[in-house]
Amino acid sequence: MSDDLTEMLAAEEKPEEKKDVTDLLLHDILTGTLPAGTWLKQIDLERRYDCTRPEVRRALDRLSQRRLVQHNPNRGYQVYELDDQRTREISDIRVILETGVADRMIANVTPAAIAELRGLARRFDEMSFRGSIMEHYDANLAFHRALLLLAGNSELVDVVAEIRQRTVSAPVSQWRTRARIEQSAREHHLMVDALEARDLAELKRLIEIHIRQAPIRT
Amino acid sequence: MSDDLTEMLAAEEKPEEKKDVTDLLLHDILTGTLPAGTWLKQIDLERRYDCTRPEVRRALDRLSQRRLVQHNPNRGYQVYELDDQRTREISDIRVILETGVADRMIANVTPAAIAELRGLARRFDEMSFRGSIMEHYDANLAFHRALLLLAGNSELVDVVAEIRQRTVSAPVSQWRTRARIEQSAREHHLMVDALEARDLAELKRLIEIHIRQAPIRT
DNA sequence: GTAACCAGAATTGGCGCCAATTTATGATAA
DNA sequence: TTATCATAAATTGGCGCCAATTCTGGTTAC
Repeated sequence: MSDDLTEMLAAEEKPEEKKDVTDLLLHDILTGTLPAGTWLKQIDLERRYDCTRPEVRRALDRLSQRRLVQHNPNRGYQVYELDDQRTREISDIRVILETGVADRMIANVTPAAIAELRGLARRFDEMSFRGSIMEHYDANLAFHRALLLLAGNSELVDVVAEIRQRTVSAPVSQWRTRARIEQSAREHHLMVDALEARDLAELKRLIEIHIRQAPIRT
Repeated sequence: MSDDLTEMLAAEEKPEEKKDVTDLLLHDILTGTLPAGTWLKQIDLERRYDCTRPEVRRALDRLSQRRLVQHNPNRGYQVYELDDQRTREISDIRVILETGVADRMIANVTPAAIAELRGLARRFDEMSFRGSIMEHYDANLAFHRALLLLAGNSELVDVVAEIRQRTVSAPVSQWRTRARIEQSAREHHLMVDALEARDLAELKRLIEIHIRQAPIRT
């Protein structure tokens, strides 16, 4: 009975589950599928991601090192719940870093970069209407990544990406309000405008309000 | 704020050496006992730290996540070797962050804080003469930690500490020149002076040259 | 009726074994 | 003598088992 059908099914199923468990878990935390405070039982994760126990533990250990999940010895792991003060502190760090390199962004900007950023900003707009939460999140990430790359410091891009991940538990839920999403989208375009006009003060101002608006309040 | 440094330094001496393997390995990388490029064979580490295989692997995984060791799949781990460009990028990040909060340091500074910083700066001086490499390193860390704490952003302290750790491979060798050490020690005192005088421009200037001179970490 | 306690179930976490892969060694042929 | 290949040794990395701890539910004592 080993015909073509079984072969095809086997061929189709395999390439799917080749992802790292850490990324999958991170994904579910970022999208809010696993809300803050949720207990992450190893058996549940094992079944959810169809993986082995050691893989689950490695993922939990990695994310606890990144402060994304909290480890309670002999009791378990749970999605990290961050207080207002810490979110404000992290926002402050992002503001300092991103406004701190605004001058370099302007110095290094090219017409090609402007075009790319406009495309990414439009992609974010598009994902606001028809796109999953994760696609939306990715579009936002891609825009800010491209923006930061202009500073010419690739290490900075990684650091900011890492820091940003520390605050995603809360803001994702805040993103559900369409008004705020559209506001963010507008600011993206305004930032590109300021960049094109080489208006440093305006760019800094936009970056600051863009970062601060999201993480504060519900 | 008047908690003294004797308390900090006399911190922990455990009757049984039950230290985490990750910290031990980190320690040896930071002090230069394991130079950049060294292959970290699991069996060697197992014997060196008298621990089990899973403990070694967890430590290696954690440090590779922090970019302190490089993981070559199916080949092994080795102490990360960083190029000049990356060290410069990391220094840039530190300069932006630490000068970016200089105004807050001045705003929050108190006589007690000044006294504590002077004590820590003096302790660094002392360790320059009679102290192991690690004690010296710790004294430096304690000073900068206390300095950053003045900004009132505890998350920032962690971030900077983490970033600083990414550059430790090279600087240890650079520290061997006594001239540079003494220069760093002088700058510590000068920074406290600027802080006390609430001279923002001077403080920023000192922080920048202090970070860049090393040119890694000081 | 309530609180403390104890036994059973469930969960976490340490540990060692073994397969897969890579590196080293030595033999053979050009 | 040198290059190539096959075989052996060493190393990495995946996986499951079982002890230690914690949680749950029911029972007993006050």
